[in-house]
Amino acid sequence: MPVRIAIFDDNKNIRESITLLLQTEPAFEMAGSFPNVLDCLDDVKKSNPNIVLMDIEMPGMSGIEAVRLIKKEFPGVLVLMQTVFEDDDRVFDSICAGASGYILKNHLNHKLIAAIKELQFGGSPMSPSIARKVLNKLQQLPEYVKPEAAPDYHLTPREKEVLACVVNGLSYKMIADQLFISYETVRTHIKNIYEKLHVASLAEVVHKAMKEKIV
Amino acid sequence: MPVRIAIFDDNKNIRESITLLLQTEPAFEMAGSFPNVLDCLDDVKKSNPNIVLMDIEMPGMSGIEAVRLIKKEFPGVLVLMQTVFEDDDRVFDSICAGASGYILKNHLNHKLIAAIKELQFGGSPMSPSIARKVLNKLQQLPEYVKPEAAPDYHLTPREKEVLACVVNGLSYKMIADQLFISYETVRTHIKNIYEKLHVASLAEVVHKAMKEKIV
DNA sequence: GATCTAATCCCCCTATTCGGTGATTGTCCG
DNA sequence: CGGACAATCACCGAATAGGGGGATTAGATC
Repeated sequence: MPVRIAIFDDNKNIRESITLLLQTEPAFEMAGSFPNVLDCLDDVKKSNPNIVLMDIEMPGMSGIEAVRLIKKEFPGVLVLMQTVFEDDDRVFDSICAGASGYILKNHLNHKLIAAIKELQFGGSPMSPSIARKVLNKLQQLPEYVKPEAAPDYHLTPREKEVLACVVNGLSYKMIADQLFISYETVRTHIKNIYEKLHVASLAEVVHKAMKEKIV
Repeated sequence: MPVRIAIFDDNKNIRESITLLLQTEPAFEMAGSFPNVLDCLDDVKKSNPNIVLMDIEMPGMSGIEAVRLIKKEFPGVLVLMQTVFEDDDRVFDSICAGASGYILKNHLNHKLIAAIKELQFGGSPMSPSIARKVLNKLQQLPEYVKPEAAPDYHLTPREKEVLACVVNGLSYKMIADQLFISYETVRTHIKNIYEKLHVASLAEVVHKAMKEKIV
């Protein structure tokens, strides 16, 4: 069964040249070709592609928003961004929106077929400079999202509930109401939490809990 | 000037075959070949490579730790991980440690030369399945590390300093000492911060500050 | 020169948190 | 059954945080 491919690009020449290019591969089948993303959900539904080629700069809605919508509605569709932009924000936004590949247009033609095949077989084709940016982004993430061997503080289920309340800024009294227990019990739990986390104030608890993503 | 390459791999056969392979390229020069990473900082210093090929499974210290050390001491050195592992944790750890590429050993030979060249020219070679994992990881990050238009609360420089102290769990008194101002001034700043962030307790401040990465 | 803002400081009073110590209940497990 | 532990509640006193008010100084802005 051939791979069905849909294109979103406002430039007619590009759409046509990509169509021609893809026709040289019998394994590919053009599912659709659209000049904007205003009806992208409908377009995808009707053309039923396996892979979507998405331009970023587009009249009306941005290609990035379109990716978000498409991935939400059709999680199985793979999206390959193709654009001239390589500023960090757009790259990162596209990926967060659900793109599975990102190639720059300047070396589009001689890479596109390989990229689609790579996508199809579980890869994520990226232009070299994009790949580097992506790795740099991961390296620059704040410590607390990186996989540190999150130490286990042996908090009991109830203590974790109390902790969650604390992190959300509730006072002892509010926590007591929330959990239908007395003020004193809340205090006991929090004392135990302090003990187990080796801290001594709400601020420290919130900090540690968020940093080590215990909550 | 040729690219200087150093190898860390505990398997002598692999080291030798890579050495042979790289010798076929005049643009490459072997800077060193080491069976373990116990003296990796010395090794790197003496062999002075542009690019390091790093195995993960190694006697003594893990290759990932070695990458961390090397990148810390020699930020300019590019590291290419080469391993049989592709579990999410090791991939992600390696990247966070500072690796600029990650290729699987099973298709090492026919990719290695291309990978090194890509690395050299600003790319980040990754085996397809690794690239996909990396993108998935980025997509799964919690909302608060994604680039939301972080609202500006118009905190003054001094207020930001105080906020940082608060987030780190310091009491008013400790903050006063730290910043060489009086307890009362700390209080004033914190009152203003409360006002600007629309909160009313340290716990809420810490939560909001961390969530919206104001600090 | 008048206005504005950041940064500093002070007082009063109340609310909340923190540390220590102790107790009861129920459940799970060997 | 006895021990371990989670979960509940209580009291005391000290420390800290929070809300309200008002004040001065030095710079920037106009």
